[in-house]
Parts: sequence; C-alpha cells; structure tokens
Amino acid sequence: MKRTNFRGMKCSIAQTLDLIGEWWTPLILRDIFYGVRRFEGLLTHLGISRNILTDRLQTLVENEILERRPYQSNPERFEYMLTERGIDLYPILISLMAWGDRWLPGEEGPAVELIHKECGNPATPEIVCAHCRKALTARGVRANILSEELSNQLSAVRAASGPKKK
Amino acid sequence: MKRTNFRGMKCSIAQTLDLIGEWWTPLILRDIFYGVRRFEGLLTHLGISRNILTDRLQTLVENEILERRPYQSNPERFEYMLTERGIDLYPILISLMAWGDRWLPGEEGPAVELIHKECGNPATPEIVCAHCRKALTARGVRANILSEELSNQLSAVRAASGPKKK
DNA sequence: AAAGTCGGTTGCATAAAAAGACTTACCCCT
DNA sequence: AGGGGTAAGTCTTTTTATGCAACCGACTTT
Repeated sequence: MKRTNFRGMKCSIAQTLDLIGEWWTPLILRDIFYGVRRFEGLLTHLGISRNILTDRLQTLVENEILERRPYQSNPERFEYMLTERGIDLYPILISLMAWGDRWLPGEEGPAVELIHKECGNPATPEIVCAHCRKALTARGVRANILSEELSNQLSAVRAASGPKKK
Repeated sequence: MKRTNFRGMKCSIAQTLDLIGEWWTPLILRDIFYGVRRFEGLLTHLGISRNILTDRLQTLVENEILERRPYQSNPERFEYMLTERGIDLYPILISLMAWGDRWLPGEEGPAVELIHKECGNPATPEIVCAHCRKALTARGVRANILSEELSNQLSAVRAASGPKKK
C-alpha cells in the first residue's frame, strides 16, 4: 500500500522527516551544500536515477527548501539553490556526519573535514543548550510533554506490562 | 529493482543514513528515547505495521544501535534498549526537532519541550564548534575535502557548465 | 550534418510497504 | 476445562516506490 506519510503527526521530528526523510533526499541536500547545483551534476555524482532525482527535487522545491532558478535561456537551464529554510537544515547533516565519523570509521578516516572559519580549527560539531552553552545529551535532558494527548498515549504505552487493569 | 544502499559510499552521512535512514526508523528511535521499549507499545503508538516494525528493529539490532533483551521468561518477552551508539544518535533527532519547531510551527506550537537538567531552562539546541564553542553554520564552515577521489568528482561536477574542455 | 549537452518524461520489471489474518506460547478467571 | 487476553512475531496479498533504460526537444559544438 501507499507509504504512510508523517504529515498528520503532531511531532516536529515526524513532520521534518516527511519533507526530507525520503531515500536519497539527504544526500541530494548534502551535494547541494557541496556546491553541486545542477541536474546532471547531481545525477552523475550521486548515481541516482533520473526519475527519482526529478521527483525529489520537485518535492524539495514545493516545500521551499530549494529554489529552482534558470541560469540561462535558449535553451532554458536550471539550478537548485538552498533557501533560508534549506540552509538551516545544515545541523541535521552535520549531526549525521559527526555520528558516522565517530561510529563508522573506515580505513581511510573521514573523507571530509570541516574547518571553522572563525577559529581556523577543524570543527567537531557539538550540540549545546543555547541558554547555558553546555553540552546537550540524551541523559542531560528531560522531555516535557506539553500535548496532553501525547502524554496520555506515552504513559499508556510505556507502562504496558502485565494484564490490563480495570 | 532493489533500492540502492549507501554502504559503499565513502561519506559518513551516506553510511549513517544507510543504518537509520529508512522510512520509520528515526521515529522508532524517537519513541525509544521517549521510553517506549516494547513491540506492542511501538506498534500502537506509531501506527506502523507489524512486519515493518519487525524488520526495522532487526536492522537496528544488527547494527548495534539497539539491544534486544528479555525482560521476562515464560513466555519470553523482549524489550529494545539503546546502546551507547544508539544514545549518541540523539543530536540527529534533536536537530530534526529543532528544524521542525522553527520552520513548521503548527497552530498549537511544539508538542514537546526539552528541559536542560543542568540549567533548568527550556533547551534550544545549537550546534557549536567544540573548539571555540561558537555557532557552527553552513556559511561559517569550509569543507576541506581530504579524499582526492571525492575532490576530483566534485570539481568536475561543480564546474559542469558550458561545453566540456579538452 | 552529425554528435553532444542538459533537463527532463515515459514505460517496464522488481523490491518494499501496508493491512490484516494467522501462530505460538503463555496467563488469568470461572 | 474452556474462553478471553497479552506479547511478539510470521505469512499472504495488494499497492507503491525504486531503478534502469530508452526517448525527447531545444539548443551547441565539431
């Protein structure tokens, strides 16, 4: 059947994934961050098939993550640029990269190194609390469930052990 | 045909996505972070179908992101716990959430608020350079391509405008 | 005039997702 | 002893999604 979409879910993670969680999409974005902006460029560098690339670019444009703009006429040719929303996806890609660099080290080490322009050093990304600027880890955070609905669902499902009580 | 896998790509983003980039997988992880650890719990909370859940949990266990461990015998029942590698995926989920909170605000606002235990404040996640602890943005970073192969590919494909030169 | 480039569209074969029925193995209640 | 429930899956069928390759149109280059 049709793949379930996550649009209706009241969860920012789900809704974000609905826009950029399809197969290939994050890699397309990665390449655009690298400066590959044209159809043929993405095609050859990614090794994706043409119809899928067409489809993914279209959804990204529809969702205003990319902007499709002509760079010449006669014949008309287009390139895909990141919008402000798109540029703001960078932390997601960086986090994916950081995890891979840490937990999936190949023989040759990482293929890409990020240099932080401001300080000149190789940048190891770290997530911090914007307020106190200290590390933000799974263990150091308490999730405060604001939606009553979600809260009820979770407590029902978290406690699900043993027979149902009356 | 079979979906292309990203395992062979020399890119940490691609390899990480190969493990956790399938449809549903990040949401499964989200729920496990919320404390939903059992098959039936995930099933009812996510609304995923049983066969897909089985498949995804298996790949996550194979890749040592989750650990499947019995919590009772007679009959044997299992729960899925995050390993150290799994817990370290948290920044990825947080970045997804932060983007959604920022760019896809629903009528009711975010459903979940993160409280940073250390400082007691609602935690807005921010990515910083571990070295100088200042913000790490797409524009503030220079990607240093270490792999010669990748570097050649990119320059070929980035410059792809106009006719090929001899 | 022939060949190449770019940005697609179309058609076909196969793999993956969804829904739901079924299975195994136990527990509780009467 | 029989009926109902729980938990964690497996199996089958139907519908999509993905991949591959061929094709197209409007140009440019050789």
